[in-house]
Amino acid sequence: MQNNCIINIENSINSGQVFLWRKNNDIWYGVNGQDILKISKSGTIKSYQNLKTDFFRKKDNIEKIIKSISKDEITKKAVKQYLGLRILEQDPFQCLISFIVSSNSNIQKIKSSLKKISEKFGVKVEFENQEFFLFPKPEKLANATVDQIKSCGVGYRARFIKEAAKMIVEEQIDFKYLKKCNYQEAKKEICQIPGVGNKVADCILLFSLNKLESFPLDRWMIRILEKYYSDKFHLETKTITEKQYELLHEKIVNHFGPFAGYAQQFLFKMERENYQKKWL
DNA sequence: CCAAGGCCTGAATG
DNA sequence: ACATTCAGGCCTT
Repeated sequence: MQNNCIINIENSINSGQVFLWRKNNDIWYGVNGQDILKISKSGTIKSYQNLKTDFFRKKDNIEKIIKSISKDEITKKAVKQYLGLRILEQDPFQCLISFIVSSNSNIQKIKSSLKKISEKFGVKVEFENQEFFLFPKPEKLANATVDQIKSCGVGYRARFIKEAAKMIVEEQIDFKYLKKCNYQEAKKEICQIPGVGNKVADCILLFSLNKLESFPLDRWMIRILEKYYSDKFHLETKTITEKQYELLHEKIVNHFGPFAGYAQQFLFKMERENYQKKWL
């Protein structure tokens, strides 16, 4: 079909969505929950568990989405520059833990912590003649001690990780349900998890729970809004309170529409590349 | 409802 | 060297 349909694997993986990925001889390998994915150069996915996954969300009508989010010159530019960037659909539990770990941190450290968590609590498997560690099951992290989790370099987030895992085990949080219900409801639910605030919640919703109107507002996105959108969404204060986050998100969805999360990803990617920030 | 301060850690900056 | 700052925030006061 059109250029729009071609998926750019590199841009998609290197956009701050996933952390446990590595490239070997032009082939990407990554941990996705209890599965390992191999993405060949052509974009073919091979799964360790032989599962069918729509990791690159081919179900999305990307042309329609791009049309829908292209509401201003900046977004049009970002979309054009990083055509092929996709929102990835990840394993929800791994995504939850990943973004709890991400708070007040940076990509390199998040990756290092998650790697240690997988190596310490996950099952070692061999796939394509390489060694991998699956992401730990919720039970494993729920039953670990806080100190054991701390040894992975996550600091004060260790107790959040344990509590979060416990809530999954005890089924206080049900990902299957959250995938089905609407954005507001799902967000309300996962914000009950310790270590999950507005930003982390929006990442989990966008990257693993199929909520494309999520628009994670981290420091970078705030900076981007101040830089390019000061007329549209002018920010009063430096610190974004819960109420302000909510109001801002409303304005953002008003502007970008129901696929605002895609706009966020393009803008984030563009600005981080502009500042030559490192990815994985 | 808002503002301020604390929190693990490691790389970057002074 | 060593101290301080800062990074994809969240929670408590």
